Amino acid sequence: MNRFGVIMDDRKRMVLSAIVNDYIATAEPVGSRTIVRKYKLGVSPATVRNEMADLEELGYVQQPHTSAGRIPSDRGYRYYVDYLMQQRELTGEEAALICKEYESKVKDIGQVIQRTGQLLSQLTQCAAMVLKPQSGMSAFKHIQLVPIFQSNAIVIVVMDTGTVHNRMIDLPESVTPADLETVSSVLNAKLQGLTMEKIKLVLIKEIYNELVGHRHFVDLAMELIQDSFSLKSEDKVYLGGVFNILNQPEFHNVEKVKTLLSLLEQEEQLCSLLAVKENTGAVTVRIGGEINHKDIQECSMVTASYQVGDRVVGSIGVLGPTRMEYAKVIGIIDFMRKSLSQALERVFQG
Amino acid sequence: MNRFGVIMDDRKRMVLSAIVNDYIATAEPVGSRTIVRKYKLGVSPATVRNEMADLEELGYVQQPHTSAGRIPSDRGYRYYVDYLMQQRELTGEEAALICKEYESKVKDIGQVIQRTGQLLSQLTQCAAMVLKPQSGMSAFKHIQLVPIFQSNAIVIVVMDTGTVHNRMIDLPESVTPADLETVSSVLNAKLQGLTMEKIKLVLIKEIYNELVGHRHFVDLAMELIQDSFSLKSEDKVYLGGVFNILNQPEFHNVEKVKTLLSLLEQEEQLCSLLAVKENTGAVTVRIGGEINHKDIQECSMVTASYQVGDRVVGSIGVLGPTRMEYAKVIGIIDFMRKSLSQALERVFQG
DNA sequence: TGTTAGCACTCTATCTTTATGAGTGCTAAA
DNA sequence: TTTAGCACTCATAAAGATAGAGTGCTAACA
Repeated sequence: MNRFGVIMDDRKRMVLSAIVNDYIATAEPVGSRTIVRKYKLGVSPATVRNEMADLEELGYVQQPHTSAGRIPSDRGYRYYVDYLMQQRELTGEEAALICKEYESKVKDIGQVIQRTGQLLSQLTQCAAMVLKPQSGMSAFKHIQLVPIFQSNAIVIVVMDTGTVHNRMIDLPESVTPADLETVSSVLNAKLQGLTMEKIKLVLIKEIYNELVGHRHFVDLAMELIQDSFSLKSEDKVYLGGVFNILNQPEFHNVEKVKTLLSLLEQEEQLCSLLAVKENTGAVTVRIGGEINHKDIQECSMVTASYQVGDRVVGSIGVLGPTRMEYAKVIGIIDFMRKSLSQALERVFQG
Repeated sequence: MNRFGVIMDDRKRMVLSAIVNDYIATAEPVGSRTIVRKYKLGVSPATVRNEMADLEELGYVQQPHTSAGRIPSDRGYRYYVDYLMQQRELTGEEAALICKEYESKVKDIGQVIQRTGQLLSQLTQCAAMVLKPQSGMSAFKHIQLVPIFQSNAIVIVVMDTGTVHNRMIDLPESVTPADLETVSSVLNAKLQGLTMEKIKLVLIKEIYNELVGHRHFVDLAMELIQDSFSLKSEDKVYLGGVFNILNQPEFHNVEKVKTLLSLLEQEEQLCSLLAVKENTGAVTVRIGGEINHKDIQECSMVTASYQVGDRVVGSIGVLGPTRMEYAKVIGIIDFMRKSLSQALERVFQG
């Protein structure tokens, strides 16, 4: 109840629901006549007008100008998503497409991520992003120092989530391939199966002692291992289907497209958009200003995390106009989140 | 000389040059008055009009409509690029920016590629693409089979250009980590330093004989090695700075933007755009229809290949409107091509 | 007290009309 | 060969006219 004494009731909820549904479908402000005609409330347009005035009072809808219909406000969408929207099962076609994608054997994590993103954007008609498995949660599996030329080598680090990192290092003149082999095997023996914290706190000294004389590039290797855990300077997220949202009338303004594109080209920004705070399995919906980013005030994001076993390792999400089909998108994200988790599970526990 | 007996002469060349320069700068059709005023030809507008009519006859310029100035045709740009344009040295600022980028030590090939692309798009104000070092030209360096769980492992292949490929494979129940070690070292010993052709033709049988009993996953490993050479299913090209070209008035039409974006999101398409036919070091300019792709009739591409030693391993390029600043862009591409080649050289020969 | 018909009013979007002016091609004179 | 002069074209912008969707308010009604 607000200061005018207006409170939400069932009919207002029906009207709000009608407004949101119709606006999502048509992208046009919704008038009282339309609501009565299409949604059969059994009352007159005048009554609906009164309700709409109340809904505006409550902050759920707004008028672009005096003689236009109403469009939902961010708050209206929020109410809709939380209370009004009815869940929508995937169509057989959608489900089939997803299942088919994940039934084939996983050859390469990167490829699974990419295909997931493509499918997601195709099904939701939004821009899709997929955060690759993050090493923060995974454990060290294997390290290998591969000599390339006299003076440099590649350090390869494999995590137990199947991700592989590599980087180039310089070698002191004196180092032989055999030395590299030694270092590789000591590191492997000592670090196997550990997470970053343990590596950091417990074992560094021990390794140092064992590898006296190779400290220089043990340092470099450790630096890489550390980077691997924090995923520095890597391709962390898949982004695709951006052109989909250009179909939406709200993006017929090139300035907006430009702002959006330059945002999406910055990987750190994508990461922060995808970073899921709560690790519950649930699907998260952020609407307009809730995203808390000035360049995408008129967009919503639907995100969810995926797991390997019981570890949350990454997340998937879509970005679309606030006027997106929430019911459909939420259903798809949830389904894909589960499918992706299962597929990865099968790889690692299978 | 064409069927009307009109031939190119110096004054026509000056007029054409003025039209192209002015149109590049303003994006507006260029009229006879403007040319006389800005480019001081020392003749009257009427004279210039006659010349322009001739240039139209020759197919170098065209009129958007009867009472507008002229704009260059693809053929006009071509003539400009081939004969009229004067080379433009990089500004100190540009050169400094590029040099600074490449003076720091290379840690990771992927990162160099990415920074190269970012710099390229920033300097040219076009969309930039960089084809990563292709393995077709490189030689096998190292393979490593890393067990992840009981039933699967990661095959890692390192090429002598410093690129690393990996993929997951299933293992038969019976295989032990020690077996993997054996296979790794046999493959390493046999394949070291060879290019694909040699591996294919000469050695497969030999390896089979040596690894009787492990044929199944030797097959898988060989498949990956093969894929590594052809770079299948991998992130082959960096793309960035697409938002830059939205500043150009020719892209104020959202339909065009959409067409372009959906093209650029397809990696195979990017590859075919970047694939350089002639491996000469020269910078290649393709204008409008010369690109031979219906979705980018109104764009030009400037590309060049880069090398490691004397092997061409990849290429860089930009995509912009046909109305791009060719002189500047060509200068930048050429400079960056050399800088990138040198930087990679330093890594591999240093 | 809640609902509805009626009506005047507002505002946008669209269409038409009307300048305006940049730029041309042609002709005839220099 | 060059140029001044002039009639002509066409896109763009501004101004006005019209239509229509939708509103809020008032008064009557159940």
